[in-house]
Formats: sequence, C-alpha cells, structure tokens
Amino acid sequence: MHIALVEDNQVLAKSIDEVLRHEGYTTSLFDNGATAYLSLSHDSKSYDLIILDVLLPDMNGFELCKALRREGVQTPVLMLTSKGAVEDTIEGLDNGADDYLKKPFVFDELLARIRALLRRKSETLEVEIQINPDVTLNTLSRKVFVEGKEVHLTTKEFMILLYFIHNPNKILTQQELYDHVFDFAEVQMSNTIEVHIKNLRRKLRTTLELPLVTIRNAGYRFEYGN
Amino acid sequence: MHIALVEDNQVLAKSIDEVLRHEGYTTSLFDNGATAYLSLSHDSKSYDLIILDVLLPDMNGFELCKALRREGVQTPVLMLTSKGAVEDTIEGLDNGADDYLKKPFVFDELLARIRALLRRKSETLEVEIQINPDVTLNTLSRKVFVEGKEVHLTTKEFMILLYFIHNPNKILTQQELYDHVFDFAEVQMSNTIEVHIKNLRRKLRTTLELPLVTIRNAGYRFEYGN
DNA sequence: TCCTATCTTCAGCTAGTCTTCAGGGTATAT
DNA sequence: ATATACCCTGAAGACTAGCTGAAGATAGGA
Repeated sequence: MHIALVEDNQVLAKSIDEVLRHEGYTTSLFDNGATAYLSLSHDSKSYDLIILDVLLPDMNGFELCKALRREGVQTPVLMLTSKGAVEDTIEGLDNGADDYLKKPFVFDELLARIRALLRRKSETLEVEIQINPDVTLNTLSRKVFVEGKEVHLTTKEFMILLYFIHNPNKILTQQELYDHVFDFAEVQMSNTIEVHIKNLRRKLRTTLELPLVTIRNAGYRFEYGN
Repeated sequence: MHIALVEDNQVLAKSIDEVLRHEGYTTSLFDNGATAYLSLSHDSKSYDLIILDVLLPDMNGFELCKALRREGVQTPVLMLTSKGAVEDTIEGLDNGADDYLKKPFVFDELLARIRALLRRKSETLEVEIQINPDVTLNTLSRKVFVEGKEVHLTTKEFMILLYFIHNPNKILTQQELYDHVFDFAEVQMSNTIEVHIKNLRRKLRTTLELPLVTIRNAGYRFEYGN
C-alpha cells in the first residue's frame, strides 16, 4: 500500500512518514501543494491513499483536493485539519475528502483511520467477477467457484489473481507480481511466483482455457474483457 | 427522507445537520431530550430515522430511546455513543436502538449507516436470528440459545458475533475485529481476538458446525444466508 | 475491601501455506 | 539439428499463523 503525504511541516512530516513506514506502508512525501498536484494528478493510480494537510504554504488543502477530484482522481483523501475547525469538516466533504483528523492527533488514531479508509476502498471495487463462463470469484468473501464448485485459493494465489484482474491485457513481469504480493520485502526473487501461477492454473482449470498466457522473457498477460 | 437529530452540542449538531442536508435529507433538530420526546412520540410517522446522542443535558439517550419504544415508535434509531464506551453499544441495542456509531466518527460512515438503516427500514428489523437450526440469538435481549438451552456470552463475545452477523460472507481481518471491539484503542494487537473466537466456537458448538471459518493469512468468514 | 467474571497474555503445538530445489519440457536462435 | 535460456512441475522441507489450555491481570459489584 502506497500513501502520499502532503505536509509542509518538516518535523511532523518526518514523524508521520516514519510511523507509516514502520507499519509497512510505502510513502511519497510532498511539502507543497504545487508539486503534490503535479504528481498526484498525473500518477494517481500509484497511490492508495492521500493524506493532506489543510494548511499548506502555497495553496490550501481543500483547493488541492477539489482540483484532484476535478481531474478524476478517486484516491481516498484523509484531511488533516487544524484545531477546532469544525467547519473545515463540511468544507472538506464538499471538496471531496473522505475523512478528517483534527490536529493534534494520536498516531494510533491516524493508523486506524488509514486502515478504515483502505478497507473501504477495497470494498468499492467490484465484488463479483466472472472470469469466464466457468470461473466466478467474489472479492469480499474471497470465494472462487469453478464450474459451480467452490475452490479454495490461498491468500497469495488470490492476491496474484486479483492483481491480474485489475491489470488485464497488460504484461506483468514476475518482479512486478513479486513486489505486489510481498510488499517490497525482498529484492531478489526465486521462482515462487512461477509456482503460485502453476497452482492458480491448476485450480482454475476447466474445459475452457484460463486466459493467463506466458510471454517468454517478459512475464504474464491476463486476457480479460475487451 | 426526513431525519430527526437529537444532539445538544451546537457545533456538532450544526455540522451533522449540514452534512445531512448536503446529502439531500431534510432534518429536524432537537437540543434536549424533553422536546425531542414530545415531538417524536407525538409525530413519529413524520420521521424516517432518529439520530440520538447518548449524552444529553436532561436525560440520557438510552432512556429516550426506551421511552419512545414504549410509546410504540418504530422509527429506526441510530445512537451516537461516546468514545471508549464499549458497553454503550450493548446498552443501546438493549434499549431498542438499531445501530450505533462511536464518536468520533467519520461522516462518511455516518452517511453509510444512515443509508443502511433507511434501506433496512422497509424490511423487517431482524431481532431473532437463526444461525443454524440449533443456534438462535435475539439481538434485543442479547440472549443466545444453543439446542434450546440458553448460553451466556460475554460482552466481547457478543460484539464479535454481532459484527460477524452484520457482515456475513465477508472476510473480516483480525485487525478489523480488533478495531471494532476496541474502538481503535491500540495499534499492536495480541491474540485476544483468537481467544474470543475460540470461546465463541466452543460456546456455540453443536452437532452442526458453526459456519465461522478461518481463512489463513486473511481473517474469518461467517457464512450466513445466501 | 474482597470476590467473581471477564479479559489478556503466554508458550507449546498443529497444520496449512509458502518456498526451495532439481529435473524435465519447450520455444528461440544459431 | 542443436544449444541455450526460460519456464513448468512435483515433491520435500521450512515456516508461521492460528488454535489451545492455563495462568495471570483487570474490572465491576457486593
């Protein structure tokens, strides 16, 4: 999970950053609205959550949030508002923020809210997915049905499958899959991914072929939709 | 859709009100229990939902809710409880509230719960829940019957069970359960949840298997309905 | 205050899951 | 055709999340 933090106060930014990394999130820091806007609007898909301070040197967080929403950015936004500013809440809602946290806050609460937002995010994605007439999966219950029968996928298998589904018709390298599944844990890779893919193919095998093709020297491509 | 809001904190009342109107609901505000009681009991049909703060200057929200129910008011009630008051949850449900939200809450979540309650309004409110032919529970009295005999569940156990029931067929992580039961109390989680789940399973064990399955590396899934 | 119910912590165990590895298969280039 | 790099596969072993019983800590009520 990758989180963008827009905060001009260096001290605060550094400590939030530290807490986030400690929790296993990866982060990108921005200390002003302008560069944040450029990065976030251009590359919003890379971020799972944006944490936004209301008070920025060059622009205000509401403006930034509004601007991002206008650009079609749908990434959840957690706004850090200053003390007692209840009206900020409303203004924030109008401008497309998803949650607020009043400064000063406890890190525990920040983390809890982050978790809540990320959870919500995954829930808004498609729940029932039909890969082909024979294979259906439900992202909430994590149940997979192959030819009417339920098939159990392990967590890693399910993560990989979901990653393919979210990136259809695109070649994904083993490294990419590895990074996704393992949270950037290790640099060097074994053939673990190969094995998981093997098992996925085995478990999802039906009379119809699973549209997961190997592209030699490149990776895998999941042919789905269009 | 018309919503009654009983909240004495002017600032909070104003912002909730604003959020509600922003969402297209119409509202009536009450800043004390007495006038709220008069209006709501007399004219309950005019309201589709009542949002009730537990802490009111003249009476407590539970009392008000109970009193309204005694008068035959069936309008759904969403209770706003204070932080850390885990028992409020149970007390609220005992006194006829339909849902509760712990302060401080996310406005997004408030709206989500309102939608859920209004949706549920048309359907009959589920009080008696039959988990399987051998296990029944009553959400109002908080009583659980296993093979005809009453089984006592502790507060935490009941909260966890209720959370599963409200989120059937969805994988709930230990963290999620923890956050729910402990009000975002701590970041670091022990195996408390595991132990409670163990006890739940033990207490609800019958010849039929309790449909609460462990999904390794992911969480638990309560298979209920559909 | 003490007593009791409840919750939490802990350590050992179990089994599902993940990773490794070696050997075999297959496409591609020469 | 042959060599080579790449990928697939089955099986074995390592790992670790979750289960459990028991003991210690905590809180609520008499």
